[in-house]
Amino acid sequence: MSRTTNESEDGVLSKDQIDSPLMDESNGGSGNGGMVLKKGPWTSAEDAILVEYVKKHGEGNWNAVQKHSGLFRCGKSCRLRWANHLRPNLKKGAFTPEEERLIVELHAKMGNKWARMAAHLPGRTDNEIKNYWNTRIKRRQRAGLPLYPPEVCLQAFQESQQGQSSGGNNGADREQHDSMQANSFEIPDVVFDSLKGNGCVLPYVPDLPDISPGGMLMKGLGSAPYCGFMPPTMHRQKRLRESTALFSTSGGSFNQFDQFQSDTCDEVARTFGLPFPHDPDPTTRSPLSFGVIQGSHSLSNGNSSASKPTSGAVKLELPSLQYPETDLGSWSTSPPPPLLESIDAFIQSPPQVGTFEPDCTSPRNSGLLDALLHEAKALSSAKNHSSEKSSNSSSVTPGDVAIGSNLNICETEWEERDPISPLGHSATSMFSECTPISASGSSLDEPPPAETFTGCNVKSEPVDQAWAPDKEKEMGPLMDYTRPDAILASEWFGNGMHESIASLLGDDLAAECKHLASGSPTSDQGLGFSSCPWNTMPPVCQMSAQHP
DNA sequence: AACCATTTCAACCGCCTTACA
DNA sequence: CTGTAAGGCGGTTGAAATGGT
Repeated sequence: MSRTTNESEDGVLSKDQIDSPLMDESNGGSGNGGMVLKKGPWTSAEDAILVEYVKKHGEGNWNAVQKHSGLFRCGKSCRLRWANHLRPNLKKGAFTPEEERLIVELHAKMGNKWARMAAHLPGRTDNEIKNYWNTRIKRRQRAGLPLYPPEVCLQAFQESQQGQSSGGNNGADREQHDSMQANSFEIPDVVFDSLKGNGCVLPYVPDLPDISPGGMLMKGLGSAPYCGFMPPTMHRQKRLRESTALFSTSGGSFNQFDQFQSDTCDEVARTFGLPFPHDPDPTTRSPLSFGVIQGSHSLSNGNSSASKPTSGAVKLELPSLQYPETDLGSWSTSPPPPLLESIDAFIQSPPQVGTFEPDCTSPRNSGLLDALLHEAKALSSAKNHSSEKSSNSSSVTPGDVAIGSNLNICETEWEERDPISPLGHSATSMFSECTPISASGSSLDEPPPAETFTGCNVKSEPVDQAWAPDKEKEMGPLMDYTRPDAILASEWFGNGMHESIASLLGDDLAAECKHLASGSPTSDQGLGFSSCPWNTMPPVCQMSAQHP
């Protein structure tokens, strides 16, 4: 409950304890012009006084409460108490499923605008909603579930489409954008601005804590308690995948968005992992796409878009939230979006993943890689690192080959920017975490052994229901397609993207990429996602570059 | 029953915006 | 225009409650 904050907290407590029944001995207060203000839990007596005061004087002018009522509480505290507990028409108790659904939808639209969300939930307070959401986040993180059900994603997408068709950013988008500007998600906002510009909606945009230092994920995962839980390399890969997913979500939104748009709702549905309307066969669902969206989710909840550790040989320590694909069914088996109850149910029995098939051939996905490659090239050229060096990529040395140098550039830039970067540590760590792969001198042809994932706590996570070793067996090869490296190794990538890569990065690098993609059948095992050059070029680079 | 881990939630803090002198 | 106070908001904290072993 309330903290038993004592007077010592501020060190301003008056020595003379005010002799008042309202000033109990356990809870001190803070100085307020010599007046001692109580902190900590409210007593019923205080509540009564506050209620009485409000009855007489109405809400507002909270600082006057203390003066007029003898309540030794600061105005803020009074306001909070009234708003959250004492005001009439407050609805107490658990959220109804309807409310939960509404919260999800509202959060998808608004982000962490609790007060605004509360306005849509009569009788509920922002604090309540916030707590609920944070709890939900944690649950979903643990369950490895996306934060938003596909329905919500789809709805947001459709709304966005409406907005787009009616001319650029609609009011809602703008509103969201503004609110995002107002909070600490500037970086993602930059990205999403571009995405929105292409008509892509990522309902969870406001929640990109994995990138934003102010986000809830960083709060949890970036903080000490999670350090052991989310090793740096895991972070890196997760983020990279998330970043990839982020762009992949907008996949078609880059170059082929028009194409994407024309694909109708089915495509959208598939993109969001919804059951394919015209294809009841669950195997036609697109785990990739869904992973994409989930990856975007993951931006907010720490989920990864990849359903497996990036390297089969390495069981990176991934929190249970790392394998959202495993829960595809939980959202995509549609009807009403499962809320907490369903999440719990999911935890009990995660759905099978093998029911999903890759959608690697979807042109949507090339948008992601195009974008990443574009970034890679841009960054590469910015640092005068010629991609020609990559021709010697069979023995990549740190900072040598374009791929590696891109990585290092990224890192360097981030380290340089870091002091002013809104990303703060997360940005730095993100790239510093990338570094070992290239900096360690490991060749792209020689995917670093598991142990070379410097800084990575290689650890199995048996508790991860979504990713248990036996699950892996059950899932079979299908799972591989949910992996970014599998994407790279896919025929689509090998044949289709090669040209794009060549055009963007030059044939040498492209050859390298293709080699990576098609080279070893063991790429599944050996081609760690991190070893892919594009994976080292998270879109956040662009964020930083673009964001003032 | 005891212990530990996790979850819940009330309350606080700091920042920002707005109103007003 | 500037400074200040009040209100509002989002993030964070930590004790209590709850659940699991």
